[in-house]
Amino acid sequence: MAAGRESVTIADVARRAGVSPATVSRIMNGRFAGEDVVAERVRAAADELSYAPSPLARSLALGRTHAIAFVVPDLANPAFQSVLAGLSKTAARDGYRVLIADSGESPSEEPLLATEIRRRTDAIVLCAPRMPEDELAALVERLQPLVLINRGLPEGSGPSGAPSLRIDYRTGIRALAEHLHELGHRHLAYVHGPERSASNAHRERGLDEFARDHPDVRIDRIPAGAASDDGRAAAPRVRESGATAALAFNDLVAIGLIGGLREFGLRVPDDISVTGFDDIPLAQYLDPALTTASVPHADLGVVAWSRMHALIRGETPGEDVLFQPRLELRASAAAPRT
Amino acid sequence: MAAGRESVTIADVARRAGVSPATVSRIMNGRFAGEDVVAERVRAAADELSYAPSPLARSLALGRTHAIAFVVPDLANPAFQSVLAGLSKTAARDGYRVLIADSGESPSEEPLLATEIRRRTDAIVLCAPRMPEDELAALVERLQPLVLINRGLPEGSGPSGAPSLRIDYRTGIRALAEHLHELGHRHLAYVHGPERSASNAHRERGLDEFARDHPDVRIDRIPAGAASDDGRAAAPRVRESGATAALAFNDLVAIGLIGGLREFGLRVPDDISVTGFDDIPLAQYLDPALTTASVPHADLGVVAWSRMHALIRGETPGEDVLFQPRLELRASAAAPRT
DNA sequence: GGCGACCGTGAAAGCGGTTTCACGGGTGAC
DNA sequence: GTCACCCGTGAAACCGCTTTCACGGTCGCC
Repeated sequence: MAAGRESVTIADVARRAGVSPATVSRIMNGRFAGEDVVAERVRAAADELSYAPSPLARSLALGRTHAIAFVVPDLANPAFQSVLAGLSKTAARDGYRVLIADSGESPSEEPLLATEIRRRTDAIVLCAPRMPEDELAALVERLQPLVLINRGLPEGSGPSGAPSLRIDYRTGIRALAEHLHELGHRHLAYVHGPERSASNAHRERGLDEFARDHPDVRIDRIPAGAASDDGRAAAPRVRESGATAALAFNDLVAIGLIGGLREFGLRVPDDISVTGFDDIPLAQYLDPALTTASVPHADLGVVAWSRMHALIRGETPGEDVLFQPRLELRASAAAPRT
Repeated sequence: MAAGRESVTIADVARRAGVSPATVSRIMNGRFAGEDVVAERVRAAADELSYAPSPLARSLALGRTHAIAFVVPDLANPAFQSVLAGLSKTAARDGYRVLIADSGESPSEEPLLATEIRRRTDAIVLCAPRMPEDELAALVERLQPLVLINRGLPEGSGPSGAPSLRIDYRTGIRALAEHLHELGHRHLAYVHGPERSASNAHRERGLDEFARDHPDVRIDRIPAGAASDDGRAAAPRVRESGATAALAFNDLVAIGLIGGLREFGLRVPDDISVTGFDDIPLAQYLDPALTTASVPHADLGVVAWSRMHALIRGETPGEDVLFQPRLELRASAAAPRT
């Protein structure tokens, strides 16, 4: 009744139905042009043996795996989790699965990691904020089809470049800074992300623009990272800076920072305002609710798949997208004490 | 210099090094017993061609993929994301990747989904709270090696059963109820999870025990689900019930519920206390900070991999674990108004 | 010096599918 | 009645790697 320990192969089905493996293959794949009787017989045989083709063997023969790779710097970050959820759900709808790789602990091995995982899949969604531009360009060259998240390629990288989905961190953080300025803050602290992070660089640029427009404002830059622990660790320096408001690299950092400040007896926003970035799912429920720039991460995943799917089918993918964050003004940023 | 469009195969390396593919294979896999000169020559050839073995072909020949499957009901739930993060990181350390499947929208197809994805991998971590027991048993039989999350098998399912890692929801929710009782609440509402969810059943059992010990307490059961929207939707009924405290199925539901109650002008915990379950990463930062039962989800993922790894190597996995939640008493639960 | 054991290596047979190609039989046209 | 064509089918090659098995050569031992 049930299949034995050894899995049942196409040859078993063929034998039972009295046809060749080739015919079985054709029938299973809809490329069959013969009599219906035969097809029925084969299907019956397959059912009786509860046959299912080996995805591995198919992949090898076909040259496609129906799987895509997703490389992220930190899977523990809710922002990436949302992207993943969106990506995975939509890809599944088209019969594709997602193989994940967290490059977190070894940025230097990211190219190897990506290369390795790419070979197991048909395509790759790459999220590598800290990768040097030249390495990135090399990967884009070698690993296609490829979709970039939050990274662009230098101008003139040719038409063969990868679709790129980015978030306008520059404009987003600038808007946050403007908001703080309007609230009356004149001394800000930027608790920045990982060194060499491209998305951090974009934020810095946004702040530079803001600074140019507002010479009266002082901005201190305080090193941190991308996780909440980094934010917490930065609390002392933020406090020492004397800033009345802190722009955190992202929501996680903001949360850690708020926690850290609280340990000094500082209250947000009474004593100091704090803003985040991302609008992770729980940001609105935090204490205090976090003022942040909202990014539709799940949509990012969905669009990533749509681009990917087009690429895989050899169609031209849609245009690059620069997602515009939406300001979410909540309780964590308020007017400075007078 | 660079490889051509077509990928370089083991045969190319063999030809260049003047040996047979068999020898190349042996050298690449450390099964080589010949002269060092030959090995060096082969390695050099491989480098020059920048050869990397096809994982697909290896998998087919070897019968193992170095990938494991992870099936979850909802990837958007931070609790599962934490499990995934723990699982993925530790598995990666041993050279294994994780292929994910979100069964969310179609619980009825879960067995098919699991079967399909299992065939692409060496093993499967299954998290299927809503799967009927008989289907689950059938899967455990067919899909080994397999590790179960939050599901057990009936007694006497034999020594060949799968390792099972569970959370003691029963004790956890009972402790939460006791806590509310001590605070003075005598009318509780349980905002329950998905019908047929095994982990919900465990919670119900815990509450039954609690009810037996405290005949003076009334517990209303209010249907909801597992996501925050479900919690929000349950708010009216919770309010109508007149309960002074609500035990939510999990943190997500609790968060939604708190939001929903707030829309009615009810304040937590002043007007009504609310508890969650899971202690998702941000629970402590919420407004109000959520009283909940803390579950080490990332550890769950880590242990899942350790069991899995043992299983894959044919060793006997460690014992089943029943993780004990730790009560996190925070602001969302307080004494009822007198 | 001859025989057996041993060792490094390659040819070839898988792994389980897909696909090309050729073959044989049936049909339609002249 | 013959010839050409078409169509359904199977044999075999192939995807790229691993591994068994056999072969030829060395070495050791009596």
